[in-house]
Amino acid sequence: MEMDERKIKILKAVIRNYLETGEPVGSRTISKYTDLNLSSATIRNEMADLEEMGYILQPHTSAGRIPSDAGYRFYVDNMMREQQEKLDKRENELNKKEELLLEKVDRVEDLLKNVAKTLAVNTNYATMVAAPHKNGRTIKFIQISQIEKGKILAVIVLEGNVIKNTIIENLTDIDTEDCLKLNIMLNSTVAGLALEEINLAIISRLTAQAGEYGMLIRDILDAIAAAAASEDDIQIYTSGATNIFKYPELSDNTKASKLIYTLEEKKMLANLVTDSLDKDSDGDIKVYIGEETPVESMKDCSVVTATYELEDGAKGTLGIIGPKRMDYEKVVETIKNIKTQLNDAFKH
Amino acid sequence: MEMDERKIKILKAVIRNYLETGEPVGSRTISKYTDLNLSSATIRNEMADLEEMGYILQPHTSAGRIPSDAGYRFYVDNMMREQQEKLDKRENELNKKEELLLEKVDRVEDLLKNVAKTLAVNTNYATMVAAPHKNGRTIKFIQISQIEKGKILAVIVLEGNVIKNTIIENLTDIDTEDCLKLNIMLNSTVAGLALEEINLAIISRLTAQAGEYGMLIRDILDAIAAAAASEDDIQIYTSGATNIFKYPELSDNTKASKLIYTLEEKKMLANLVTDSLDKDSDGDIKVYIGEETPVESMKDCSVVTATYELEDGAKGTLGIIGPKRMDYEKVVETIKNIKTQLNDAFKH
DNA sequence: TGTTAGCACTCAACTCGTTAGAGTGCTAAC
DNA sequence: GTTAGCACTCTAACGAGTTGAGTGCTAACA
Repeated sequence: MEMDERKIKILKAVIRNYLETGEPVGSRTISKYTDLNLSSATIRNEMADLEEMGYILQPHTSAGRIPSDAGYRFYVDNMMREQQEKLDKRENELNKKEELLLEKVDRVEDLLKNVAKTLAVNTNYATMVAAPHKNGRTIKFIQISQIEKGKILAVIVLEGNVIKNTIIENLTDIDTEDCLKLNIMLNSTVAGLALEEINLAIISRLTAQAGEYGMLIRDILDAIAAAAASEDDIQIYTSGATNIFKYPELSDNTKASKLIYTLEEKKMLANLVTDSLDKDSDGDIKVYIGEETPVESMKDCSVVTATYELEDGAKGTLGIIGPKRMDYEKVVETIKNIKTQLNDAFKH
Repeated sequence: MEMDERKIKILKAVIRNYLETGEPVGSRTISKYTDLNLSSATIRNEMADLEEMGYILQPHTSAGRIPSDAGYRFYVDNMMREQQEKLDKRENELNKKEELLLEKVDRVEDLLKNVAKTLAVNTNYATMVAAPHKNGRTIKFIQISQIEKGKILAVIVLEGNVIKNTIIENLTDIDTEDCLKLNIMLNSTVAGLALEEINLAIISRLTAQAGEYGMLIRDILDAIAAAAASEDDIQIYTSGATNIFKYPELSDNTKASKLIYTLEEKKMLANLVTDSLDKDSDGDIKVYIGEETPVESMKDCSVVTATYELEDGAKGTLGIIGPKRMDYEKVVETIKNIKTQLNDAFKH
């Protein structure tokens, strides 16, 4: 069967209406509230076709129709294309900048928490923001200093000004001058290298050079390795989990609990992040509908994600999680907006 | 009316039974399953008395009885006293150490997350752990160093080895020697002071001493102030929020959503933390039942908290949040256990 | 050939009355 | 003081009946 103009109009009308009301929508409603001027009977015939084609379905025989995943997919694709066309047409004509929603904050961590919250408040859905992440960051600067007898502070600054620090317990004492020498030695050898590039050869050379401080150097390198590890697991901030309860179709006990559990267990969100980082090569916004999401517990939801990028190339993901019956247009708009703001914020 | 031995036995039986089944318990059940050898009619009379005294209540006329907040209170106080007596009797006789449940971890932050999780898994309730917090921490060590042109890294180590760091944008360049001098100057002036003790007099003296680097010193002091601020809001880790759904009396939509919201908005838990830090002067475990909790959204729950203490005197709180119908004995036992482990962990 | 009116049919949701069962309070007897 | 017995109350579960929204199909219409 073919999809003609009229069918598209009816499908859109069904989806729009369902998004608004959340109730299955019947043929009479469509006949009354569209400019098609067709009777309910004709609409019924068309709807039977649309159902056969898999775009809509009936919860039960004598109910109206609701969109299927495929129906939403069609709607979203259509909508995105139209939006793109609209954008192309007026180019940068007015590109109305919405006022900056994000408070100014100093620390990246706080900024991202803020983004998660702002998104949650604005969209009324659950949100997640993954911190920027980059493989193979290089070491920019290392500094060790003795803060008291037996305790040495090691500070490691990675590319992109990511700071890591540890306190190392050290049995032997170290005087200020030696400390200075060690610092110079460490920096001249390790600075500029990626964490992965520190191999055995480098380690043994450093240890040898350090003489009596060989053990200490080992400890420091261990600390660097630990920094690498803690850099590896992606930090994720979530917000608005309780928004889930606003949507009856998600708020029955088992579904809600699974969803909230996923939001709590941030490791599980990694799927979502990596998935959209992979596919999102064109930097666009991705919409996952129902079964399309890579996370099991979100099969009854839709997920909209976008990636943002730092100057240094590190990429992060942000996204919202809501019911399939979601105001896609508004969400995509909002996410696009926040994404822009975030890119700007990192560019100062 | 007086509370005699028999009434106490019946009250305990009602509560025990209700904790197990979650159903209102009737007179016949009590008559069958206690060693009192009384008929249901007698039990009924006693239960009528207990109801009049406010320890139990009926959801509706023809149902069994459930414990009231006062009933739980009586039960818990009684239980705690008995436990204490038992403990006193056998002194340290066997003091069976349960195996260490906590994985060894390096960073305090991870340790506390771990505690929250372990508690949640072990008790099947929602849990929270507040990071140790101490007012008036003194500064132990400050170090600034230039990591690249125009960017200066400031590291501040507070008492208890709490490390803070910031990157300061600095327009004027600074050579290594001057940097050293500034460090010495800063440390000799500020080290040993509490954050609050840095007053205008000290600031202006430092600024004057620093000469051309006066502005930089100001920036560094600002960074210290920021560190103080970020130290001020208590870090709280939560876990097991979804456990709430396991208890039907809490899992209706509005209640669950409020509770989860509170667990998400960690600031609201501050009440709970400060409250138990205040009252918990004897270092014991506190049980809040229903209306007793200082947090609005937990009026339908019970909360059990304990404080732990670091060597340096900083105190933190841990607690579990569950239904009033909670296995108090097991929970108190578990919390006591974790508390001991935590105290030990910080003592190495 | 596409569109429409009409009609029989289906199904969920609601209402209402009935019943069963658990539990109580009260009274009178032990 | 304790107990058996009985009338009473209230919820939960069940089932029948009703309503209303919506459908599919057919036949007539433009």
